Amino acid sequence: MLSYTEENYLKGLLKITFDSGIEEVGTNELATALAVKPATANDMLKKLKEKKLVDYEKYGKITLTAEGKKNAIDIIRKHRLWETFLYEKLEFSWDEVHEVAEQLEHIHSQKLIDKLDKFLDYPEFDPHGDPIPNKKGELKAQFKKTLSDVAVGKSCKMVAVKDNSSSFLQYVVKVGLGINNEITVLSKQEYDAIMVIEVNGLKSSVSQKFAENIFVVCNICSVGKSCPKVKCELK
Amino acid sequence: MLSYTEENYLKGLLKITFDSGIEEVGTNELATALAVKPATANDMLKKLKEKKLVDYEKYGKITLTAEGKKNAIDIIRKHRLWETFLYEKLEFSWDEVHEVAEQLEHIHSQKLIDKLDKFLDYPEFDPHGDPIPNKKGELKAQFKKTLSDVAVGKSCKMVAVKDNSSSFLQYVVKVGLGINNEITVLSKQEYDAIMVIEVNGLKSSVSQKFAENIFVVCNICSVGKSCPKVKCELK
DNA sequence: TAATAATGTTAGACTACACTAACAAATAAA
DNA sequence: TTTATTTGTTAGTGTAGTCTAACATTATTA
Repeated sequence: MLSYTEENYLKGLLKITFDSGIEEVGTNELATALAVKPATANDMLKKLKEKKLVDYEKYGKITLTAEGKKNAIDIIRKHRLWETFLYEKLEFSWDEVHEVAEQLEHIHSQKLIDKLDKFLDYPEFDPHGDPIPNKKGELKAQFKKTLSDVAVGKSCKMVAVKDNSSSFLQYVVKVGLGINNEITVLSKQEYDAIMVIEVNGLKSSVSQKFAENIFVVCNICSVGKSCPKVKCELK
Repeated sequence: MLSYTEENYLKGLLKITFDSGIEEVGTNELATALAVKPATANDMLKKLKEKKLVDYEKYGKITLTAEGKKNAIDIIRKHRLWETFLYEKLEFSWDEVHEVAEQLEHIHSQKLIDKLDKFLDYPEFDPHGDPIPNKKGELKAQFKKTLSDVAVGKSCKMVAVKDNSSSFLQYVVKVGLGINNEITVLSKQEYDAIMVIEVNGLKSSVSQKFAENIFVVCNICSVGKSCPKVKCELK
């Protein structure tokens, strides 16, 4: 059985891959993601390699083995199911669920997670719009663009967030945003890419950094990657 | 904030008090309850004393301070609420809930436990019949007798169990017993106190040890301590 | 009450996970 | 292509929680 800490390292590796799209991860990158020093991450890497959960050679890049990835996906599955539970059943707000789910994801009980899944009626997406892996580890791929990809004058629909920090999520709420809300891009500064957006009649100025953390899909066809329709709202 | 382990020691102390009715606990007793060696418990005791969670002098007895007791009750509250959740909402069986609740009780979030309490509609007893402390730490006192106190020919009603081990609970289920079931004591061996009981028409022979772990109340008046009624079913 | 048993304590060691400081390798820049 | 910067590694330390072995104290009982 994996320790709390080992689970967090595996999850961290998979999350970096999800966010960057790149399978190979560096030691510093991993250390930053876990808020530990590189030396600490290095130690753990040796341990995970010993357990055949990661592939990794000295001064090389880190990748998850099939076994490591299976474990990591399982933790993400638990995390997202718990987030859904907190949001749907216990009336937590959207920006509060992450922190508690960080703890709940480490509860060891296959039966618990199966029953929770059933209780929630096998949800496919969590309250942040991220896909929940099913029991086999499969997840609905989302071809995501971010708000920063949307052209001036166009509209889109928010489907997820990239950043899960509560400071970011509270900002999202402040701007009047939530899952499935429509966003219209009113203008965009050439110089620093600050954009003015409108959500349910509320206008706000947001930074590039903010815009890059909001995943959106085309408002008309709901495709996020490269909308095939002529009238696609995304650039 | 208390560590996982510190919480378990505090809970252990309170549980011993609940089970024995005696406030003063010994080092060996505590060590046994936590499945660690006395030397280990001794180390932790020093730490808990340092944190003013227990009163304890060298070679003396251990008692919880007000602060320590508050924490311990809070953990028991969480444990029993989670057990109730697992049983009522996730359809866990009666004998499966304890093990998972042992993990869930250590999740740190006041909001979570408040919302869970509300979700379950402020239950007063868990699936084993044990009282759930409310937010203020108050709990409904149960004046319990055990099955071993019931005289031959008399009936009683099971209200709780003392032992929460899954081997015991599975045995309870096997005998056909559950909360609020009526038990009739058909006979009792003089020599070793083995008794034959009947539950819903099913007759079984049970040991003294078993009988001492089944809490019961009078079948007529539902009082467990010393029933005032003349016709009391308990001896 | 003196011997024996039970209970409790100390000392020293081990593992997991974290750190700092110093060094090594790989990559980017001049 | 040499230097500077970034990235990664090693060595040595610290803390939490556990252990065993040896010893001290208290309780029991012969």
